[in-house]
Amino acid sequence: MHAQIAIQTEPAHRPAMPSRKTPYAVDARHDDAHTTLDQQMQLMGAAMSFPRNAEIFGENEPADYLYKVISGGVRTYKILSDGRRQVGGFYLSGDIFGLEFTDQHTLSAEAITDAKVLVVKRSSLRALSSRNASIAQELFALTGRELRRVQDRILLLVKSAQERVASFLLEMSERVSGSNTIELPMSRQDIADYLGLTIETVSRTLTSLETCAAIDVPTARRIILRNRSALNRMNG
Amino acid sequence: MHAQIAIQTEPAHRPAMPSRKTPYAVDARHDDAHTTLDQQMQLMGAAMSFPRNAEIFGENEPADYLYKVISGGVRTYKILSDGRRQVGGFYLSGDIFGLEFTDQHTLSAEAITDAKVLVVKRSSLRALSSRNASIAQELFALTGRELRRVQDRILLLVKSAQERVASFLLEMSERVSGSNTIELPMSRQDIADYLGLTIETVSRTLTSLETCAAIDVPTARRIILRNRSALNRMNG
DNA sequence: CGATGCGTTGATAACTTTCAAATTTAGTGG
DNA sequence: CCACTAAATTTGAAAGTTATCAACGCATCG
Repeated sequence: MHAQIAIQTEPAHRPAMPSRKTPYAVDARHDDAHTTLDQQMQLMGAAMSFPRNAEIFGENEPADYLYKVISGGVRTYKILSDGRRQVGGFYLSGDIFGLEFTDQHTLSAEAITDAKVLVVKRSSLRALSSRNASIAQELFALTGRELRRVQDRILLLVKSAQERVASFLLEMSERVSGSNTIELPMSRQDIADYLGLTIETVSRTLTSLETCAAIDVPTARRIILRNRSALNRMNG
Repeated sequence: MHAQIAIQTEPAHRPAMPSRKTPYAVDARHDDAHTTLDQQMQLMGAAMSFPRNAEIFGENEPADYLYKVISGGVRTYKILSDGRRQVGGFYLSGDIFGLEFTDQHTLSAEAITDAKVLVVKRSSLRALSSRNASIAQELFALTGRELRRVQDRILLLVKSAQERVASFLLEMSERVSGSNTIELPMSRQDIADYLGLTIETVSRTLTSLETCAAIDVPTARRIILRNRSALNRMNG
């Protein structure tokens, strides 16, 4: 589909990248014992830009890197044998993706909007975590959180379309805004493939939630939560 | 439902437990640097017996232990707010369960048959893995495998009833037998709650698979795979 | 302005659940 | 060991939910 890739790599050796979160980075590189995984990734990684729909990595490619979203959004997905696409997850600013436990990626990843991504060699992280227990601990915790996230999604996938959409909106509300207005970075098709529904069902469900005054949908990509407790009740 | 618990604890300090897999255990306790997680668990753990349907741990209880199935089967599950039960997974002989990344269990666990379970204090494992990198590595890999298992289940849950049941049978075939005859340790209700279906749908699907000569169901708990490639095709 | 992509809406079909009942299996006590 | 009761499984009919197919509206972009 959108196989075209456009990558601009910034210099990889401690680049003067747009580092928003590393006030201690300079100190840290002299003694990495007390830095966070986050800081280390900024030091070791290279920032890359991907246009909307560009592939970041493909299923079955070697999994040599770990990724962190700097800005924009990313989806991971898998194409099933019947041609359907299952979205594994959405990753937004600050999220880490590409965690794998095999040499090959089991999912593909694409930018859902123009995105900047920090790319870190897995081997560097392995080396670092072997001499820094707290970094190893952070990586372990990260995996644990990912596991939890996936388990929660299983609970979601056995529910009705309305429950799935309601859960999705509440999840996105937490992740992309503190407020009740959600600016969705992804298309209806992305949402449908994430929730295991069709775009028609997603669309109809949103309309019905709007009809029962739980939400407003002023434009397709903007959703306002009007009645969180109603959504929470649907959530189960 | 089956809240009754009956536990018989064997002596916890290096018990002469029915250790099938620790030929090197005696050597190992003098130098744990080259032992496996498996061996260490046998050394540090206590074997406990649970009758069918007994609770092993409950949701929201402190997660102080890690568990390994010695014999029999275990299910983890969660009761949803609408009363339905979602089975998180089945654990059979040799499988490790109870992996959590919070202080509290997020799932409950019950024996699906009379079961023997090796119980190991999480704090002991933490201590061990902090001084033994290869054990830490094993624990990490274990988590990774669990993550993969859960991700695969997401792919399963978006498919049709027939695909889910076919996948389930193939999975069980790999896990409980090398042959084509599967002796299911769990009930139809367990299967239904695992696959996100009703028992009626599971039953009907099995009947239809039998009708189309993909399987035989001589008794409810015994299933014979007659046509693996057909099942694999459904699998997607 | 027409093409194109995305989202919504409608009608119908397919699938799964629900409710009810029949049938088989398992467990218990005589 | 058999009979009986309870539990589990299967089957049937009807209802409910979601998918599919088709058409329409609405933006954006050349």
